[in-house]
Amino acid sequence: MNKEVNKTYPDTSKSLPIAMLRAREAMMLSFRPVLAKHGFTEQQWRVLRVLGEKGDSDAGQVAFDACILAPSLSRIIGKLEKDQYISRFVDAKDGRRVNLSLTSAGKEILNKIAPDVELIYNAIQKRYGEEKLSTLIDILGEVSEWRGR
Amino acid sequence: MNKEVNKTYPDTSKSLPIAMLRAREAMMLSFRPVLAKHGFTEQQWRVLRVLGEKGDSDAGQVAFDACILAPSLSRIIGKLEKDQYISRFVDAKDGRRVNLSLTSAGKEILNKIAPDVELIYNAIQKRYGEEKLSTLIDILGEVSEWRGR
DNA sequence: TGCTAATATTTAATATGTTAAGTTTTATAA
DNA sequence: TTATAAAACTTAACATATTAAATATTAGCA
Repeated sequence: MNKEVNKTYPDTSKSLPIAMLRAREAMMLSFRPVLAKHGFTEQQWRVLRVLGEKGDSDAGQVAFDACILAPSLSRIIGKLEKDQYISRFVDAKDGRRVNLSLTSAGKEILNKIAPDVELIYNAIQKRYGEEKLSTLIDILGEVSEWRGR
Repeated sequence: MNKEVNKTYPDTSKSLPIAMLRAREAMMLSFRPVLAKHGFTEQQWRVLRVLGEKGDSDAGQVAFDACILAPSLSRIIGKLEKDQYISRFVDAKDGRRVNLSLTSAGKEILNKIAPDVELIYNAIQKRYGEEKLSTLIDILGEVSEWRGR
C-alpha cells in the first residue's frame, strides 16, 4: 500500500503519462544520488552510457538513444566536452554531422559508476522479479511506437 | 517495427527508466499540441486536472498528485493564479499550508480541453487494448512504490 | 511557557525540456 | 549548374527539474 499517509491517488492514477512519471520518479530517487555523488546528472549519465554501449555516434543518434532533444543535447555535450569526458568532431564526409566519442577519462568514469548503478537495478529486479519487469519493458516498447493520430 | 531508419536501440533498451521515458514521450507527442493550442504546458495541465478531480487541495497534496516537486509547483501556481485559473489562500487552521482552488474560469477551461485529451487517450486505448494498458498501469503502480533498498 | 525540532512553502542557482528561429552543409530538381 | 529545399546542429527564450537554503508556522517537550 501507499506509504504516504493522507495522500490518496486521484483519478489521474488511470493516466498513463502520470503513471509512467510516478514510476520513473520512484526509481530515479534511488539512482540519482549515486550519479550525483560523482557529479553527474541523470541526462549526462545517459549520454555517457549510450556512447559506452554503442561506441562513437553522431549527435542525432545519441539524442535518439538517450531520449534527449537536440537542443538539450547540444548543451550537455558542451559540458561533457569541457570536462573532457567526451570529444566532439565534425564528420569528414558530412559537414553537418557531429561525431561524439568517449575519452579515456570518460570510459574510466563510466566503468567506475556502472557497478553502483547495476547494484540498484539488481535490487529492483530482485524485488519485482524478472518476468514482471520484462513484461513491463515489452509493453513500454510497444507504447513507444505510438505515433499519434 | 521501429520507424526510425538507421536508428537502433542500444542496450539501454533494457533500462526501465529510459523505457518509461521513451514511452511517455511517445504519448506526450500527441498530448502536448492539444494543450499548447490552449496555451498550457503539460505540468500546468496536470495541476488543473488534479484540482478538478480531487477538489480544493493544499499545495503539498497537489504536488504529490500531479507528481511535481514543490519548488516547481510554487512557480506554476504563481502563473496559474496570475492568469486567474486558480485561487490561492493560506489555510485558516495551519498558517503554513496554502490551499488551492479552481476558479470558474479554471473549471471552464478544464471542461473545454478535457474532451480533446480524452479523444487521444481513447485512440491509444483502442490501439493497444484495455487489458494491456491496465496491466501496464498495474505494474507501474507497483514500481511506483519502490522506495530504494 | 519557552526552546527546539519538524512542517509547508518559497527563493535561489544550475541544468534540462520545449518550441522556434538561425547556421551551415548537403541533397534535389529544373 | 544553380537556386531551393531538406538535414543536422546550435542558439535563444521561456518553463520546468533538482538540490539546497531561507521563511514562516506549528508541534513537542523540558
